[in-house]
Amino acid sequence: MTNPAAPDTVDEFRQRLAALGPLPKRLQQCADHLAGNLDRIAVSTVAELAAGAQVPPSALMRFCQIMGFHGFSDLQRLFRDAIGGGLPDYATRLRNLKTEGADQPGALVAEFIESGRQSLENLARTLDEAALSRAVELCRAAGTLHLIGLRRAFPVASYLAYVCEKLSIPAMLHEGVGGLSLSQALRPDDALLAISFAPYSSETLGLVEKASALGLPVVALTDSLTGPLAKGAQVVLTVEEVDFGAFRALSATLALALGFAVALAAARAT
Amino acid sequence: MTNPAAPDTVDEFRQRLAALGPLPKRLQQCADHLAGNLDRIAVSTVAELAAGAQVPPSALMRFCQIMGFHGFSDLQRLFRDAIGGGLPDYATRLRNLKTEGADQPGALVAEFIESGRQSLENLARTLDEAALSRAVELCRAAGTLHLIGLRRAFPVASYLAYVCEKLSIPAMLHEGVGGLSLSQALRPDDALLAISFAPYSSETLGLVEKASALGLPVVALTDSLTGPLAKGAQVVLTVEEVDFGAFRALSATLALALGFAVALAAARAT
DNA sequence: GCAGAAATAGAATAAATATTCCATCATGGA
DNA sequence: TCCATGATGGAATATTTATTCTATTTCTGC
Repeated sequence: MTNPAAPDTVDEFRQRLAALGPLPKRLQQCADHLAGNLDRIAVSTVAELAAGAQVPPSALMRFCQIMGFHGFSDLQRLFRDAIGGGLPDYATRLRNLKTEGADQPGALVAEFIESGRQSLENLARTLDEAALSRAVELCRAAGTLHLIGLRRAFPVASYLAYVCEKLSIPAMLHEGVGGLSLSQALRPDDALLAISFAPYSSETLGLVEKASALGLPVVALTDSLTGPLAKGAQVVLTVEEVDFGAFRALSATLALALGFAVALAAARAT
Repeated sequence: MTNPAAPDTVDEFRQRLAALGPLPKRLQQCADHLAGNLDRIAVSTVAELAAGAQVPPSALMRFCQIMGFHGFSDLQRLFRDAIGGGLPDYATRLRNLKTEGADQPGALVAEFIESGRQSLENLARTLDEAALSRAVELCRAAGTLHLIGLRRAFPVASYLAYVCEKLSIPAMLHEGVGGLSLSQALRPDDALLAISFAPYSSETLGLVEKASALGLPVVALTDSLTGPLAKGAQVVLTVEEVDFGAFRALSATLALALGFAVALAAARAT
């Protein structure tokens, strides 16, 4: 056979789809429609999908074979096996909450739930494991881990301080009580974890600069690889939160921060 | 026919399942297995589900009919239509992250992502809208909204303070800087939002008691309807976070708190 | 425009899956 | 103990669904 073996994960299938060369008209329609309806493949019949792509069923069959599958059933098995989470009753309940009155408190909570979930899924997709490992490595030997995060990043920083305490990681939270900057507390063998999102707070940027000048390892937890916080940092961890209204639920940022802290504790223990 | 009409949402199906009277053995097995595998109904065949429930296919068919459906296909349509979000590639990626080494930082983040997501789904399922509305109503007329949450609840309280500021809700965060209690700041027309989880911090309980004695409205955000925090509160909002290791991602708590704050701002604006 | 190759549609067939039916087995009340 | 009622399992059937095949059409290079 001239075709490469069939993909055996959904991810691989997606990539293969994207990397597909130019195709005859009908097969292209198949590719486009499948790519746009990945979540329905598991629960549709050949006839339904073919109708959606506006091709006859036989065209879809040919497409499956071109992709390396034996037939449609073969492809479908991939997607059926991948269905696990996302319990449908949760989706239903969420829809109910949302639609029963846009200004009801329940509807607002539903929106934040949804944006939190999307943020978490984004993080799962885009997490840069290499950067995370480097960040842990970098802070592993630090005497004290300095934490800074102000305004909306403050909850994250303060939770990290709590977690570090529990994990016996020497940490210091720069919270700016009384306007004190405490930047003198940075010692030569320390490290800094700075958390900030656009618009970046000047105090945070200032502390990063200072730590950088002293040659300390700096890890940034921020929303952009190119933002000002990324400049002074050795390692940048990015996380993209989905907003609802003017606010974000911080779910993904907290998950990443927690994972970092626990990994750091594990690294220090060995 | 003696059966009530078939459920036409997944939620309704769940409720009907739970409310089912005593059943003959095989039918009970069907009910149990379906209840425990809701997420596989959409992608399984009669034979597969029957095997899982350890009954012959015909027993499952009878069960479908007892539930008011014409047949299994009828029931399955319900679940197939309900599948939407939860793109499978997210699930795949998450699985990859988790399995590639339990002590890798990426795997830890994946665990926190997963527990965050479960917490959010729990919240969607169990949110008590009536209580939430009462909470908003209760705090609507308050002069100042007092916020307290210490230790691991502190990030939530501090984020609420930030959000209230942005929403022009007069709020005061009791953070205990310098060991001051500030309980004298409670004025007759104020309200208190207290956040605490087991083991409850005594400072929080103390402030609740004081506010209660003064006759102020008290809203509790906690993990149990029967815990000590629920005692002194007029309204109790419960949220159950899924732990990973000793820590929780706070996703659900934050989503609920944010929803409350925005709803409160909306109520005050009218 | 013509031969050859590739692509296509739709009907024919094969496979899988759901559904019904009935003979058998259990259960509870006279 | 026997009958009546209801439950059960499995084989037979009906239906849906996937897959293949082939005649026809559409491209491509010459």
